[in-house]
Amino acid sequence: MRISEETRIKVLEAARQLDYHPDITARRLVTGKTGLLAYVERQPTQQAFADATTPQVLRGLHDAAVAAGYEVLFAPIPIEDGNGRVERLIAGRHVDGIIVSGPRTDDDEIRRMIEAGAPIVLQGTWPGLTVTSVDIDNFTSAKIAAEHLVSIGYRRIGIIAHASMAYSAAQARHDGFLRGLADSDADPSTVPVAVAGFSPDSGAQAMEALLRQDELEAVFVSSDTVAIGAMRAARDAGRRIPQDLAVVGFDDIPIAVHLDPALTTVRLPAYGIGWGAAELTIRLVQDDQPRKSQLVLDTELIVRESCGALTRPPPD
Amino acid sequence: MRISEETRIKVLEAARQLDYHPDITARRLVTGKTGLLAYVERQPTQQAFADATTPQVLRGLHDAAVAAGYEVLFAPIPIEDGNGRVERLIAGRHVDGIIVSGPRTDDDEIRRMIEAGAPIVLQGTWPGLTVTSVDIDNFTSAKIAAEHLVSIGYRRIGIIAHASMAYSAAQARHDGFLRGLADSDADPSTVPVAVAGFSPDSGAQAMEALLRQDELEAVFVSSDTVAIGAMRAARDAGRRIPQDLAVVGFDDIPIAVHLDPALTTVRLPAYGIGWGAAELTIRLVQDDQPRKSQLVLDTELIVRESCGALTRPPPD
DNA sequence: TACCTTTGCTGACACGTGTTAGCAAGGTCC
DNA sequence: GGACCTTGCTAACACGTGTCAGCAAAGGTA
Repeated sequence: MRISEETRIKVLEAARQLDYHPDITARRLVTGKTGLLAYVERQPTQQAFADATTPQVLRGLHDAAVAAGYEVLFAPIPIEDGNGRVERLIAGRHVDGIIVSGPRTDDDEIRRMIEAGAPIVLQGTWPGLTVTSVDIDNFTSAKIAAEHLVSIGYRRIGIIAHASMAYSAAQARHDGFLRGLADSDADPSTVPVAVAGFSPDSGAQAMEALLRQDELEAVFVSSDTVAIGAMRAARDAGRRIPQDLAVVGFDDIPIAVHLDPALTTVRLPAYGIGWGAAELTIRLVQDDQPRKSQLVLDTELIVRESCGALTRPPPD
Repeated sequence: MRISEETRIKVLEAARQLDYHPDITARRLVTGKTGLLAYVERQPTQQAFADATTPQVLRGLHDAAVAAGYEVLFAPIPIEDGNGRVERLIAGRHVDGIIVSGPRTDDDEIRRMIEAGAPIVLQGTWPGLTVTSVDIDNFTSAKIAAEHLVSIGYRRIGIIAHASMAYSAAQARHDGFLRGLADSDADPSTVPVAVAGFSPDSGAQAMEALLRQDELEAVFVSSDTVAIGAMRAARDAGRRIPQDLAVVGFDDIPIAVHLDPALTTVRLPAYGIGWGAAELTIRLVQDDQPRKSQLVLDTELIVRESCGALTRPPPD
């Protein structure tokens, strides 16, 4: 469209005098685009409280969305509340695309939408389903954590899974850790495993169960939040960390560095996961021929005090 | 409107067959209501990361909004990024109302909007400005914390303010705590005060400064997040908590109970603050004659291990 | 001068819904 | 039987924008 400079200035001046602001709703109606992305949490509210990485994910998501001219709808919709609320977000044109946090393989609503080709990006993985997703390599990250503990010299090592193996991340971290041990001289089949349920309290119970059962030197807890409870239980049982029991966590939540002892853990790039999820979603929405793609972000082992690597003499 | 039962069923059946879903955008255009509330964070992103209560506030906000038929837009818009982005949320009809978290008295954009009568609810307080808001009684809550420490028997007590006194909550907690001491035989004018800046690291520095300066028995830290760093610094200085130094925090963030020692603190009803903020905003939006109201929620002193009340013998 | 192109602006239309006036059919009352 | 009401449905309009055809004026070419 061609507009003379003179007219352009006159129009802008008039707009200012009349305090004119374009109505986003009318614009949406005619363009057919909302410019909105929904961040959908499928966990129960109580469980979402325990997830200390969500704020960073959400901000990464928001910043990437804003950079591309989008806004973010915050939509924690637990599976139980379901009744098609997620489907209605798309069908009713509330948003252009959806990011799903904490997907579960028994989530029929999300599965239906993915199979119908809805613009959905998963934060996580859905084994057996082709879908656009953002995730880390849980298997390899946990494997590296295992190798670290082995390299320090520990042999009697246990695992506290932060959640049921129905959660693909819990399964992958468990499997990866075992693989890391297998490459050493440890026997994976004898590694004691306790399963927790996202919360610190569940971590404490899992640790109690492990300590009752075995004489361990080190424990891998596949979530920092769960590890906090586990460490507490270990101390209550009279174990000093890391002298009597080494602990390695996963996620690197903001306070991990401030715990006593500071927690050795695998850093999850939460902000980057959010940013990547937004970018993939926007690409999915804007491309004429969207291809399903998987983004895998790097993790990093953050060695602090709880694993004992800084204080324990190297193995003989 | 009167519709016969027969027609109603036929229409619903046809809607199902055609997979009809009402278009929310068209509905918004004609009604002039968006059914959206914006949660606006004014803190810098980095600082927002340190705030462990936001997730609960956000979920309380969301749940109340959904209960009233609204949705929530997540809009962290730091003051620096400003340039009218918040004003445009209302002027461009993105949302019906706004909840502002972390308001600052030097925030000209928000001040303009409030004075213009925009539908804004503050999470917090703005001294000297009549505005609808949700908050706790920071003064009285801190006063109760002081009285608790005094009742245990401590006399040499310091304060770590979690933020600059430019933040009204930091000022109120400081003042309230001093008042609580004044009612005892302590001399408020000699109470050492260090000022931190939201983060655990700033709390550690503040604690180091206090310990260098005085022989203290107890410290009140006006935020749990800051207290985590402060406790770490105290331990690094060789002080056992609570035997050598008692600590009381503020907020009761989710992990406060899992710290070692478990943190005695003032419980901030984060979920309720979010819920109340949404309700006030919706009332502001829907009422023809909206009156500015202030909602003040109750706090509760949660006594755990870090104050020593459970282990220290009562004062003689 | 006749014709074509370029520039710059105007007006009509469409998006999908909520609202409301209007209308036909049937019933009631005196 | 006529006036009036009730019931149940239909059709027109408005919300505020983006798009695009159309048109007038100016400029260029033969």
